[in-house]
This record gives sequence, structure tokens and C-alpha cells, in this order.
Amino acid sequence: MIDVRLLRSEPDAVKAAMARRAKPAILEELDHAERLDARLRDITVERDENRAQINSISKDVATARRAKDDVAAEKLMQRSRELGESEKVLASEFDQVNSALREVLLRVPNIPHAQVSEGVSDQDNKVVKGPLQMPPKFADYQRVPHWETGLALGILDNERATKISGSMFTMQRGLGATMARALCQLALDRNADAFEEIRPPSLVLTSTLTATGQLPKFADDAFSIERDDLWCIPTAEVPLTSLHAGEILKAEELPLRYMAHTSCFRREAGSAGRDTRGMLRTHEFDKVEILAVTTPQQAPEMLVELTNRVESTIAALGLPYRVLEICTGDLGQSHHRSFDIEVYAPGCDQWLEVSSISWFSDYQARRADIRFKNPGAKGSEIAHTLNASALAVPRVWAAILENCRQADGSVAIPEVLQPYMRGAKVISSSSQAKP
RNA sequence: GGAGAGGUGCCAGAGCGGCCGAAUGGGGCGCCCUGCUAAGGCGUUGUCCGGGUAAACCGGACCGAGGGUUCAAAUCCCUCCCUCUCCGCCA
Repeated sequence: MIDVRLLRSEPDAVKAAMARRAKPAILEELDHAERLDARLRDITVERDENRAQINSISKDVATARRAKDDVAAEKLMQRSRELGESEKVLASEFDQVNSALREVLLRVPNIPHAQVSEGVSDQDNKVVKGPLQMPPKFADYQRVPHWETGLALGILDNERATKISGSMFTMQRGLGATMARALCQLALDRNADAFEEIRPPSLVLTSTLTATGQLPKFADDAFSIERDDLWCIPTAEVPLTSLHAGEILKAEELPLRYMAHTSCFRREAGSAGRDTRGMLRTHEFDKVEILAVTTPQQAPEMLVELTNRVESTIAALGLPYRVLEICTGDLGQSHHRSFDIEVYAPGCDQWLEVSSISWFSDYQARRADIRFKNPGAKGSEIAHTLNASALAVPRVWAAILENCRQADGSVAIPEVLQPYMRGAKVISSSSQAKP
């Protein structure tokens, strides 16, 4: 969430920056937050003064008791009981206003970075790089959707996935399954030079999902296990961000870099009926996430580094791609600035978003309470968090099936993946067992 | 799942209604002493919120979390979470 004190000290600047998101409702919420904050501070002052009196009277009672002056003690106690009554009133008022304020703040999105270009929707996102590795022309045999190729080669079996788990689940088989895993291994290996590999839990607490911003706003998009109050992670960003929740880190150990390969679970509640074929939108998929916790000063450079890392992996796979900067109107709730990498899939003739590289400024870290301390300095500062999909399997897998399809219907495995494919260089129908 | 023990500051560890934001030891930091890496002496040592001139200072909160009792709670009561030991079950 945003810093209330910033809203308090520079309300106009905050509102001006937020107005760039092109959603007027946000400005009303900011006004609301401002009023609640002012009220809350009034109550706080009153409550603390009241408490201070009780504390001081209590000490006087102790003194009177020791002096065996029961009359004076009883008088003080009577006075304190009265103050106790008004404290109850103030405390409940405080709780009420405080939770109202928190509720509003949880729904207020992050302030966009000044350099983010203004726009209303994804139509306004700007291509900042590319298209790169785009062939002058695609052959007809590349214009085949991956779900057809996958079925023909026996490496995609969505029919049975649906039988087992219902719609919007997919299943890869044989070299298709191997390639899914190979993609993860590739992404991990390419980032292992600087990122510590984590294998986090896939089920997390409500508080964990709130820290990264998925709750309360996007509850419908996540799978939940109500009986145990657990949620299925929609991305490894969730557990990785909360790794240091509630901690005060040392400035000199920043930036911290983590990567994780996990399953990601998404209900896709708002997208029922869209992209139902193939692997473009599924309830469960594999992804390698890279994440960094930095100081505010380190963050801009880290954003560039993460972008370069993701880009280089996509480039290494030989796929046609481009880099977009997300405009203010399309920027995610928690995002301060972000870039998307899209891969072109000739079979379905679409640019597929395969990675989103995001800088959250202190928005997530404030919710998660991740701070850092400079040596010698008193107090602490809120850290910054950034993350990116190093590689999201399904869409890259799909893009490979379409881009690398050969005239005979087989799929040539990108060279960088071959070491992870037990020597296979091609996926053809003869390389697959039938049933 | 059952039984028991426990969760206190950077760490170890006392406190078990008021004089406790918390003894003591260790560590860290600063100064002093000592002619060299050792020993010793003194001082200091958290976080968050609010007020105040981003100082000094003042007030409030924090002893696993949340409630309760009390004039007053680290200390008493309740609920929950976590850790450890034993038993049970289980990849």
C-alpha cells in the first residue's frame, strides 16, 4: 500500500500522480483516506493522553499504597476507573476508523513512476524494443496452432487433463512434458549465477496473499482451501516476497535475489470461455520466477537487470519477441513501473505475454513489512521489491510448437533446450508412444 | 490426532501483579588504559506510532498473536499460533 504520510504531506502530488492511471474512482478513495487519516490522528492523540493519565495515576496508587494511605488510593482508583471508561470509547472508535482506513488503503493502487507513459488501456502500451528475431515471412507449416501440433505429436493431452481435473487444465506427455521441465531448468540455470534457488510452499496463509496485493481485491482469482484457511499460490512471487516479511534487513546485504520454480494456480474467473484451446490460459502451470529485494536506490538498475535476464532467455530460445512498457492505464494495482515481454506465435497469430517485469517500489514491502537498516542510522526504511517471470512454461511451450514446426509436422527443439532433453533434437510423431 | 514442556531485547537467560522496556552474562559500538591479535575499566546498545522545527525533548504501544480481569499485566484467566519431547498415523 502507499505511504499515508506521503498522502498527508503532499496530497496534491499524490493525487496528480494517481490521476495518470485514468481511473477517477481512485481519487475519491484518496480523499476518503485523507479524511479517515485526519480523524484517526485526532483520536490517537486523545487516546494516548487518556492512557498517559491512567499510567500516571496507577503509579500514584502504588505510592499511596506503600504509604498505607488507603483513602487517597481509593480516590485515585475511582478517578482512573472513569478514565478507563472513556478509554474504551476511544479505543473502539480508533479500531473502527483504523480498519476503515486500512480497507481503503488496501484498495488504493501504487503510484506510477514518473517515467511511465500515460495511457488508458493496454492499447496504449508502447513497444520499446523489437520486434526482434522476427523472420521476414512465416511458412504455411508454421501457421498451425500448437493445440493441433501437440495433439498430432501426442505431446499434449488436454482431453484427459479435463477428464481428471475439469476444464482449463492441461497435460503434456512424453517429450512435451520433458520440454516443459527443460524450459524450467533452462530458466533456473541461466539465473543461478546471481539468484538463490528456493523451493517454497505452494499453499499460503491469507496474510501472505494479502502482503503481495492479491487480497482482498483479487480473491476470486485464487483457489482457496477454506477448511484450512490456505490459498494456492498464483505465482512464486507470493511466497518469495513474504520470505522476509516482518524482518529488518541490513542494507549491506541488499539486494537479495531469489528464484523459484513452482506450479501456479489461477481460477481465471474473469476469463471463462477465453483462450480455451491449447495452453494459453490454464488453471495450473509451471513458472520460474526471479525476485529481488532492494534499497530504493538499487531498484531502477535492478529493473533493467531483470528485464535483460528475461529477454536474453527468450532470445536464446530463438523466438520472435518484443518488449513493451505498460502505460499508466494498464499498470497493475501494485506496480510502480513494468515491462512485458511478448513472443509471437504464428500458429494462432498472436503476441503472447510470456513475462511481466515489475517494480513495486515500497508498495508490497510496506504490506509485507520488509524493512532495511543502514548501519549506524536510527530507524529503518521500507525496502523495494521487484520481480519477473524468468520463464512461464505454457506460452513459451506453445510458441515453440508454432515457431519451430517443420514442413514434415515435427518440431525442432531449440538448441539451448537440447541438453535438457536427453539428447532429443526433434519431436516427431515417431518419437512418441501412442496410447 | 493424543500427552507433556516451552515461546522474554542481537544471542543466552532471570523476572511470575506496581519501583520492569525489562536483572545478569555474551555480542556489537564508543571512549580510556595497556608499546604490538590478549586482559581490564567506563559508557552505550531495539522497533513502531503521535506531538514537536527531520534537533533536543514529550506522550503512547510492543516480553509469540488476539481477547479478558485489574486503578495497574511480561507477570493472573481464555482462545489461537509456533517450537521441542514422547506416543499414534503417514509419502
